[in-house]
Amino acid sequence: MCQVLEYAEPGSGVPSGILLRRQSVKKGEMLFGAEQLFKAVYAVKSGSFKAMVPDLNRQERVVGFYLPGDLIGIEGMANQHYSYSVRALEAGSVCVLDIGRLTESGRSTEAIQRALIDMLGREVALNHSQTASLIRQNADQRLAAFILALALRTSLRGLGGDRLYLGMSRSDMASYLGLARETVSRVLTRFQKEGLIRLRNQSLMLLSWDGLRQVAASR
Amino acid sequence: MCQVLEYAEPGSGVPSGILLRRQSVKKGEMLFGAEQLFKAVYAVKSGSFKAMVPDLNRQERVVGFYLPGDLIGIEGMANQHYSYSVRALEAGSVCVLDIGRLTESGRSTEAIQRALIDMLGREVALNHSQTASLIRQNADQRLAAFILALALRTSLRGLGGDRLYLGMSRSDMASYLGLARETVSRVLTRFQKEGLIRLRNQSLMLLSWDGLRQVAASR
DNA sequence: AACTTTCGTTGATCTATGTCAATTTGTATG
DNA sequence: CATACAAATTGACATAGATCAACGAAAGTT
Repeated sequence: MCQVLEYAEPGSGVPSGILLRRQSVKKGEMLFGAEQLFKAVYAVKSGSFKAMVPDLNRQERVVGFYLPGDLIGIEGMANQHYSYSVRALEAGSVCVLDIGRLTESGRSTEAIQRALIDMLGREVALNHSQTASLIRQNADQRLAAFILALALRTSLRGLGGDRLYLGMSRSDMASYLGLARETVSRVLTRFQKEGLIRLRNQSLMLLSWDGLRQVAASR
Repeated sequence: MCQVLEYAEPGSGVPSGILLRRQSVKKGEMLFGAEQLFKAVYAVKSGSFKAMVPDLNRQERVVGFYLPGDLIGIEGMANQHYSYSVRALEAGSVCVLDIGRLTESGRSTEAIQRALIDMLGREVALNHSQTASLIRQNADQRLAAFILALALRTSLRGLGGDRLYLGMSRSDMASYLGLARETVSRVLTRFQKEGLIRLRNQSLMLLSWDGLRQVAASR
């Protein structure tokens, strides 16, 4: 996922035109706003973030969450501006990859471009499958799949995958999954009654990985 | 959208490693299957195509449609294999860009890579906004937006945008929009009664561009 | 042209989930 | 600590759209 990072890691021959710096963010702080000019790509080091698009008449809609290890903002490279806003759900830190000038100059390394193509391609493929699944699934399936995806992502990053910290509110989840926040609440408490998860405040404990998988695949 | 094509157009200095050829396809013919090894990118010259992902328990799900001018399969470049199947909705023709070897060799032109990055980036951004909107919209909004998007795409390609040929079946639309085919049918006939569209067989006539826009934006 | 099969339309129900409303819990602020 | 404010839960109710079913219209096949 972070091949660009590896190429740009200090001491390993940073390509010219790339600036790498660390930055800490407070809870609720905005990384960048939609329509803002593209300046950098961010790699999440710690904390979590949400991406939102401004909904026409209504309030903003959540289109994604980012966890440590994720890259934020790559697709801004194409349009010269970001297509969504990103806000920190909790205190954390990011690595800022200042590659805005890379595309301007045209002078760039093959390796980085290849890495970008790979990442973008993967994101497109992922999006396709996610879009497809979200639309046709009922509330139970969406939430089960959501929890599983979160758990998988955190476990891939090293931390034990069955203890999750949910930085986002129920409304954020609801917005992301296309449900009412009341429905999210109801389904989560039912999952708890059924022994699939254990839920206290912001922390979620995965009790039955398989049970959730069954729910997600059912119908 | 087709910058790569311009670079690769015969007689204009085709970069080495790229093979360009024309190919005609019959109705129902498959361009490539999901999980198949990535070989080429296709540019639609005439006709229309649908992309499908194999749904686990259920039948295949439609994740997109391609019209003349669209590029098919770019995101396969990342994973080395396609992430969906593509089938022709009617007889047509495509330009095959045999750039599979381009990524292998590593020897490639900056221009093409930049073009690829741009296209992929645009696709990611588009996908985000589409996903976000589809989930929260009701049947009327989805269909109105769908028709408008189709009309816009065809009008951008030159042909008068208010006469559409719907190559896909109601089931295809339904699958793509996450609705039952009965609902698609009902909504379309209601749109017709309300004077928004005129519908006969496979051809759709846009009577009130603005009316549809209102429906799509409402709620 | 006759047949078969697929596709589209329309009607009658049923159900999942949105909406409204009230209460409780959690979190920030003085 | 007390107060105020935002988020979460729970219940009652309404409804958009799925599902089931029947039928009519195209389209492909012999």
